[in-house]
Amino acid sequence: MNRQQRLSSILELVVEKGSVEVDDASRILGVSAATIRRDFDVLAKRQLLTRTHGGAVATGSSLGLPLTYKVAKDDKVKQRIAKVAAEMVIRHQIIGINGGTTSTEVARALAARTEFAPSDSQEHSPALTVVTNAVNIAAELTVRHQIKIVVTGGVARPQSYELIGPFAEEVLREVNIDITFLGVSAFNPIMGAAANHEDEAKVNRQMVQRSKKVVVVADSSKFTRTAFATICSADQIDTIITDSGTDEEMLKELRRLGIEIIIA
Amino acid sequence: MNRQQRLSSILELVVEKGSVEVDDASRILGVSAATIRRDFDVLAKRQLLTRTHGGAVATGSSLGLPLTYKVAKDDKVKQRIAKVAAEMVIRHQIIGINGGTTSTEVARALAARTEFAPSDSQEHSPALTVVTNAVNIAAELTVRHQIKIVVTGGVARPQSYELIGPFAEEVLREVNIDITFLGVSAFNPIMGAAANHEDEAKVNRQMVQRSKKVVVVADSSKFTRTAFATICSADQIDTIITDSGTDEEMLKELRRLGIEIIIA
DNA sequence: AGTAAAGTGAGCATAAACAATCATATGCTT
DNA sequence: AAGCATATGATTGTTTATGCTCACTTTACT
Repeated sequence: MNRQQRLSSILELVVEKGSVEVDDASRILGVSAATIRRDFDVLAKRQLLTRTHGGAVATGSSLGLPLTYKVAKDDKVKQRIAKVAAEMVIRHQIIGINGGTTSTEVARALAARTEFAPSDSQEHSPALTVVTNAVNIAAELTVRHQIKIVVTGGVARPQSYELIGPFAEEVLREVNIDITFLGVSAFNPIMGAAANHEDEAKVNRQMVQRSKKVVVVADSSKFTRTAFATICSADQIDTIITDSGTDEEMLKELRRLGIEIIIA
Repeated sequence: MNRQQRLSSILELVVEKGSVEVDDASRILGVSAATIRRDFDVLAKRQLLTRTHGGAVATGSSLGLPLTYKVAKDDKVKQRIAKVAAEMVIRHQIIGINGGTTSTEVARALAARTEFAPSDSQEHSPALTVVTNAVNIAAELTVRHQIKIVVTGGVARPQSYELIGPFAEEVLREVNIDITFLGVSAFNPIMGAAANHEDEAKVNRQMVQRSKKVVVVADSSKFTRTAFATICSADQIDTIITDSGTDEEMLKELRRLGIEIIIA
């Protein structure tokens, strides 16, 4: 385990439990207390946590962690959410998908729907049309002949692979979507859906507006986070697909707003 | 195992496991630690991973990286052509690149131009802007922070990863390009440049029209082929970069048309 | 407040990793 | 085939990461 990994692990601990003791971290990570202190200092300097005597506590900014620190696990949860999402889709619909890890899983789950595969009888119209502003999704789905991929134009954001800016907005003005699967950085009843970057939020908002039905795909961690830029308010969302880890009060509140909740 | 393959393998390792130690990589790939360090440095400079002491960790962006980075079979000829093409580019230019294997090599060669890599002093304007209608190129270049990627919208063609149709044309109407590197299916003095599909040809044609200078990148086989749809006539081409296998008569003819010929 | 216990930072030692350099090998061009 | 450029591996002195000790500070409890 090298230093970077250790820093990530410490952040995970801190985010998960709210605070961590030097001794505990030392034991869990198998390094001396001195090292843990130095690690804490580094993270404190980056304002990712705050030092206390004997340990460290989470800061506000450690909630919306930069991707560098996010570990790519948790795939199981996202995949289950994605599978449920993909099952909502029926033949010949127009599907909108934005960027992000959860959305990417939805795209993969869609591609895996075998009943959309090209049949023996040459069918000319595609089984599915996917509109997306994520270049990684576009690149992955392009090889599936049964799906027509429409890519919004725009400038690519390295952090999320999403296309943003006026070109994306222009294209979106000209399409009509049946269902949009919206991946978000944060969601709650008051703030609605939010993304990490204002330009991303703007494009996502437009996708929502062009869509008959909007389905938010979000694992339970998204409901305790906050993110900088609002995509849209909660009442514009029809359905949320999430996992069982979400707080019951939160779900009640969301249902009161008329949002259908599906636990994947 | 040559260097390119080794770099790809390292990326695979790092993407899969999140991080890799110098020693492990050295053992796995059967080269010395010094070589692994040099490889890490190269990849770090391209921001495909982050160096640590003792190893390297995945960057945020490499987590979602569809392993398209996996090198397409070593096409030495195309790589040489691409390298020459990339050397024509100077800082802050707007570059157009269409789809196809040769074009993809040009994009990679551009990304490899280390002098465009981000310097210590944070520079805010990108070193380069690349306009492309190829989703594979967009996905590959998106992680390189020193390059601004503008993607035309459109419908993706599975065969070539190119975006076509009215959305692509709309976006292209609104950009101005300094140099377009045009990959073609066929080229000759009478027919000009040609592609395999009429919609592709149309988008490529528009890219040519929006560009101050047009450089065709084509190995010698392209000069003996024919292709269905014309992109543009030969006199709209400023420069051709090709290999030494091209017929002398053909080259003479092209020079007579005022086209600069570069043998890579 | 006084005292004990725990936590802390500084300095130091050690081992690992590193950058720089050079020599050799490999491969590509002419 | 010769010559040039590049890639690789070994060597060496330097840097970094870590753990340990020790003098000092903060916290907690009487």
